[in-house]
Amino acid sequence: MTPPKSVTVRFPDGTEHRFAKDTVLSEMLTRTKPPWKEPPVALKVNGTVLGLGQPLSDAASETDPFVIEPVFFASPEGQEIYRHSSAHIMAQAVKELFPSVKLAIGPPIEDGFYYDFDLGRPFTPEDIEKIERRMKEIAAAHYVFERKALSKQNAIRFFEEKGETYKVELIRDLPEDEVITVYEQGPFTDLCRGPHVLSTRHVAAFKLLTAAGAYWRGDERNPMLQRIYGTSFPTQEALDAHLKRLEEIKRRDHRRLGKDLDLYNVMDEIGPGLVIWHPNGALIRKLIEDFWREQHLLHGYDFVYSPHIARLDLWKRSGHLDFYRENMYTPMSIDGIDYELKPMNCPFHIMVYKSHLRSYRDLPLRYAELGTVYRYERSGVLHGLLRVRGFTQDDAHLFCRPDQIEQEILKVLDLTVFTLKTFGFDDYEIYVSTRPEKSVGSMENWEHATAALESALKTKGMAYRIDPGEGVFYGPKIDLKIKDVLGRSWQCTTVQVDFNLPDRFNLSYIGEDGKEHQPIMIHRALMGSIERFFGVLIEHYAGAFPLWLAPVQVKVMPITDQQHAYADEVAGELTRSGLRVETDRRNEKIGLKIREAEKAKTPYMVILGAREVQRRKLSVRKRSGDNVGELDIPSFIERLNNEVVKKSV
RNA sequence: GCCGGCGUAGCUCAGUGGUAGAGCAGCUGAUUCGUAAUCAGCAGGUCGUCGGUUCAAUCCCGACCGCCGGCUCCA
Repeated sequence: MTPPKSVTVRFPDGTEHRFAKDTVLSEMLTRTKPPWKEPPVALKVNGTVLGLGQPLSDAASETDPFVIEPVFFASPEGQEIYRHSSAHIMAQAVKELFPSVKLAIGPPIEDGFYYDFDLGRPFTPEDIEKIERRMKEIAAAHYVFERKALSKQNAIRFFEEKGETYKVELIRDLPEDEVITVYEQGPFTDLCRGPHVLSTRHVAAFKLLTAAGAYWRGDERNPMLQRIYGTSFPTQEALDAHLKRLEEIKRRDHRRLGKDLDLYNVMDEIGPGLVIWHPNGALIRKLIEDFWREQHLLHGYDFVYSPHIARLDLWKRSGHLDFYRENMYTPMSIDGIDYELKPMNCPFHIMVYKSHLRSYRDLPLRYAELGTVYRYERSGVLHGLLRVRGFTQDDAHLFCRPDQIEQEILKVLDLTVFTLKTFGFDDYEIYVSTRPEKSVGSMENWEHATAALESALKTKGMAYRIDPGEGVFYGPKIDLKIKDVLGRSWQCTTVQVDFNLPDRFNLSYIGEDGKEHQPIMIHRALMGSIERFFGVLIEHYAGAFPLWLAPVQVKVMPITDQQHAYADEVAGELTRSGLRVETDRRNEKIGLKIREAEKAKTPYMVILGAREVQRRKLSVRKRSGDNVGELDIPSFIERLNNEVVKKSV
């Protein structure tokens, strides 16, 4: 046997060492002691991420010297490995406690991991506790994650013998010549590509969070498995910080804040997914809508209004009945004719277009409407304001000539960025969805329109990702997603080119050449749905709406009833200057009044005692707790009006 | 829609096979007070709905409705 070749290894600090190629990475680290503040989760060897239990020779490529980079927990790769190992520990615990369980998959996810099990019954909260306790024992047992390679045949046989039918199904889907790897940790073996941490003891702090049903491979025709979610961190402190963040997320939940701040309600008596806006929420909505209208007038839109129902024939012609049926409600019969609740506004806007003969000189036409639509959503997906059955789109339809597409998209992007920025959203993801398999419209049209979308984004310097084949059947689109505090992405803005409706409704304009041409139609919504946008806004601001949106902007608080006359005078002046003011005339201590104004997240509190009356001043306190100090009435009004005009976030 | 958990006063929640409690909010009274809770009293509930078991159900069982966490889909 020839002795294993040795290689030169270079660390990030430039130091080089020689090692036999079969040296295991952990041993290499013990011998070289690199000056890292924390131990790495894994190492990158010539760019390949390897577990510390693997030898240098597992690197996918060889360079001279071998280049080593540490993979720390802080990196996405490090977290993936760490959480993946955590999932394996959970699987071992479950397998030991419930030997009949079948294992499905257990990947790391953002902020944690899960594992799907087929147990034949759900896990109870007590089960979860037991599993977590067992996991602690497994971690303490210091089982080493050992990597083994098997041929596909052997791997199938191995898991068949164990009765792990899901694993067998997974392996069968792998390519024929693929080398299958499994990881052994003590008595437990799992199919896994790896890599893993060195041993179970390296997973220091973890917590199981929830159990939920999940279909095998996410397909509802498949069996329902039991999923357990958990998370893990290298230290207890980091785990605690994460759990604290989860609490914070709960605190910002728009459903809780919606109730606390009396913004809106969804009531059993009215129906699921149907929102009533209470005065506070309605006022904020009105302000948002005012802003929207003002901006649309400035940007060359025309406003239109349309009814909530229309003849079924209209929806047949638009194609919604064919392509959108599962989201539409049952038609109602009126005087023997079927009518349908609208799931979209577009057919109405098209009818406005069709009400006249159009010249190329008329284009582009931009019809905008805050149009309320109704869509059937399965009961399980309804979620506060973020997913409802009746909602108002800030909808608009642009009709333009093919050569105007790009210019129109540019204008839409400008308005979008301005709108989102006004509400403090600077962070979003942009997707361009291209032609799906099943589509209408010529290839040429698709290419032209897709190029126009991309070119507009490039002109604006907006980074985007391509979602290949994810376009709607009728045209390419740009979607813009904002992230809420939970890290969930919500699609708000959407800009969609439509080759279908102009065709179905036989839209035309008379061109320069005196002949009929078909206009391009673009659907667009900036906030998407007012309900959803409002929900995201509540969480985004944690209920503390900026001054221009706050339902009550100033709370005037006399300390005793000796100051009531002055308080009324102050409140009157503020109100006349256009501010939304309330006076707390209750016979309560100032501490309580402040506490309640804080809870209501009122931006400014004006405190009036004998001192202020005497000096004709205001003591101003912000909801942040900042004491602004004494101001006279005109300078306070000026200060607030400035803030309102600027729409400061 | 599917899997699981939950549904008790306006809100947050406790509780029991013998028809229910707390805190906050509300009402009444006292207190006139300086930057996140003054004190006392009163009132408030067909225990989600319907059915079953039982001498007796808010509690046990079933169905339905809704909410919450997921699966899938979208604004």
